[in-house]
Amino acid sequence: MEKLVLIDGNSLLNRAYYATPMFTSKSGLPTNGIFGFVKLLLKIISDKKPSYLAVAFDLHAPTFRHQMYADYKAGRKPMPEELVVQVPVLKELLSLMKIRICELEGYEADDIIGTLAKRFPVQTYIYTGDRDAYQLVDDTTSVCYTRKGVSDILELSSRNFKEEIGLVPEQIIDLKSLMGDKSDNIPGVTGIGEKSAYRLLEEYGSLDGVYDHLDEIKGVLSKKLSDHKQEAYFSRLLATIKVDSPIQLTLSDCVLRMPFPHTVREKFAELDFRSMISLPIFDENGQITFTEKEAESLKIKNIEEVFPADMDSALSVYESAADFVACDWVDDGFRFFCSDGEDKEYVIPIKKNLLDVGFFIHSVRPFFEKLFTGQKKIVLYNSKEIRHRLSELSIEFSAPFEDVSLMKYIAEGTGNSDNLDFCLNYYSLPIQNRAYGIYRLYKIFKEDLDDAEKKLYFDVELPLSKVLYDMEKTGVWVDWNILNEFSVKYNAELKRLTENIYRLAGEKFNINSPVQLGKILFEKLKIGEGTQKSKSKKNYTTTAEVLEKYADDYEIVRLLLRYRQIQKLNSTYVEGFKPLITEGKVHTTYNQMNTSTGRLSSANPNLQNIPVRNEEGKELRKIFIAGPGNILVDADYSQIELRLLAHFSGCKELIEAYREHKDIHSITASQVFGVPVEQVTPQMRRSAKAVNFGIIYGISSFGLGKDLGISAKKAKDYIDKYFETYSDVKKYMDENVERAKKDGYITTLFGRRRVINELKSSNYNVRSFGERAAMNMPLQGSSADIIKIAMINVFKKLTEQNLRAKLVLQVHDELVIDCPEEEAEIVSEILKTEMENAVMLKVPLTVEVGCGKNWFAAK
DNA sequence: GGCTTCACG
DNA sequence: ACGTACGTGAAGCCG
Repeated sequence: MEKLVLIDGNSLLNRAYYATPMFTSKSGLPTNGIFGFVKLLLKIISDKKPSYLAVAFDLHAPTFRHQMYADYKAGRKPMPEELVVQVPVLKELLSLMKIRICELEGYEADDIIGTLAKRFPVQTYIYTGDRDAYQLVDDTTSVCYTRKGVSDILELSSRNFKEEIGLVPEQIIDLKSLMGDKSDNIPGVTGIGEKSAYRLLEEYGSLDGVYDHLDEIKGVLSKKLSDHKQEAYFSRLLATIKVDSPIQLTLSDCVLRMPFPHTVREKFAELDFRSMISLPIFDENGQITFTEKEAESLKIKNIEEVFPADMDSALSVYESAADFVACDWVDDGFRFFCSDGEDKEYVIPIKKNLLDVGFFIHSVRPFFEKLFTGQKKIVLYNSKEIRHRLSELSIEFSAPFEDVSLMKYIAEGTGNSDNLDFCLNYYSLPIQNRAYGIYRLYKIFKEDLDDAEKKLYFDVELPLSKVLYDMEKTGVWVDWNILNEFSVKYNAELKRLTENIYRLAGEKFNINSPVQLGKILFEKLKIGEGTQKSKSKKNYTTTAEVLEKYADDYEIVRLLLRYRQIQKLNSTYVEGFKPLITEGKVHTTYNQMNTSTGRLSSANPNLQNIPVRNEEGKELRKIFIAGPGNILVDADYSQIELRLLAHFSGCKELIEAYREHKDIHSITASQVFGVPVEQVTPQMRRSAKAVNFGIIYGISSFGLGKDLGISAKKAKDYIDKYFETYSDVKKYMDENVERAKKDGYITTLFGRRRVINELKSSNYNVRSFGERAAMNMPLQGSSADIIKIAMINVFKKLTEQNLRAKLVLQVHDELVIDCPEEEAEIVSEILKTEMENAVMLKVPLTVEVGCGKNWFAAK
């Protein structure tokens, strides 16, 4: 029998959007919804092989049914902007596919679908994420409901409906009339939920049946039903899908033509759906057609899973492989795929019932410990993590390796850190064949690296991943006694502050709640004038910046500021740390691939934001100590980003100032304020320093003014004067923006790329953000490149010289080493030398080194 | 899970 | 006239 597929376009696009992580095409268009939709569409075609297919969309206009809807639609969350822009593109794509789009003014997609399903005498499958459609199931109509995003589809036909749902399709409308539907704002009968509704329908068959026998129903239930009879019947109206929409359409209008025209492939290319370009679903010299290849083609390749009988057989496979082997390690075991093209993925299970863990270790150890690997590389996805897991089994991963996740990070330049599952899904690779998937991704991303990026990948990111692994594994010693002292001290003060704040407020409330606090301060106590609402316009802003304005006049505000400070220190750095301490140490995780600029980030705990700017917070650094008999050596770059600015811009004044080791902020102050250096006041120097920072961030007069507490107009004067003096800097910044706009990306000293789609935005604010990012990236990113190189070189030196010193921390422009006291001198020397000479610039890079028993003393 | 606030470079 | 510095992560609240 011929098949017809009807798709609820709005519903499935919505599902696809939320089920697919956010991404955009190269041109900056969000495409995740379209991508998910097309994947699903192809799956549907492959599964059902329909002769006819149509996609219905809502087209709203005030008509009877929708006027009633209007109320609740208003309360519904609007489609996010990122999805709205995808709708026309999806429709365009469907047109190119010659797929019939059905829209009718004043009708929702489900009305059209209901009508078509009843109209055509063929086997019909309705795909939707809306349970309302259940009512359409009959002998020739099935509803395929997408559960959990879009991955899991529940197919309901007249055969299995009763079994799955417990009712007959006709009862669905009545079910909703009784229990309502919160997501669809169908009111139903207040107080009747799923349970009662089912029971009533089982007993009386229908809504009418229920009301016909109202006298038989007892007590509260009866009252609820009679009180809300109107709502029940109104709900029934709302829940009923129309099956008589006046849509002009015949079955022959819906013929599905496969393969697709080549224009579809071009559109895929434009949308950056690279995985779909290679699918044999396009009309190319008429040779490959979808119908011939069918489902198999969508899988790209069938990979056979092989469980080697013993380790020897696994090894022989491996030894016969070509130049590399891709592998992954998941819960079920160790999976590998050899590059010789045999379509087999080998699995060595780790589950205890299949193979003893000890034997597992014995088996896979040779892979990683280079015992027979020769020059064959092991290709992984996130090698640092696997290195840790191997280490837990006492396996030292010393074989040559590559890492697809790092390759992707460099190739994409977005700072998106996606897991393997996401990548496999994105490139339409079977999620189970993980090793094979890594092999394919390796091929894909390798193509994307240009020469500079290859160097960055091979010479920087790959070796760095091992350094970071070592730092994480080593960990930093913490002093429990000191930590507890802080804990006691902070908790005592918080208690005192809390009591006094309650007293001054005249009531108890949650001080940690900005909403409650705002009400107390600005409504009850009437502090300040007017209402300073936060961005979302819902709450009062209670930031320290705002509170400080009232600190002089109100004791409660002073106490609050103090409370906030101590609460922050205590919750984040004292209490927050405690659960992360194991055997006297904390082991942070450095994320190597989730910043757009190339910086690292640190988490669990974040050791890159330990207080230092104010004296009291700084004391917390006494918690971080050197190991027994050791000392911490701390080294940080002096003004590395400003030096990079001097280098890149070629600005003579800046270069000269740095070459002569002058105080750059005083020089800037002198030039901007037009006074001799000797006459620069601390005030002027402070302003100049803020200007210099502003330049690095892609300056705006508003931002600078805010930072300095002066008017934007005055700030603009500073900026103008600065650019007048340092015209090369101005020129350099303009060139950055211009180039970024032309190329769509901007690069660092070592060719690290950052894609900046915001520059294409028609929104001024978004575009301005892109411009500032374009100005900042070469400075922040190059600085990141440089310290990464320094880390690799320092690590190498320490290893070569058999020192026991260990790198333990990186804080963007700062490195900390934990070493025996007797190594302190040589380690200081190594740090200084390797950091200062990581790269040659037109200006010297200088590094300041300090030592101490704890981080506070070392800095 | 999003928002607010605040810690760092 | 608009709303803004660049890059992160964590805690706590709230719906």
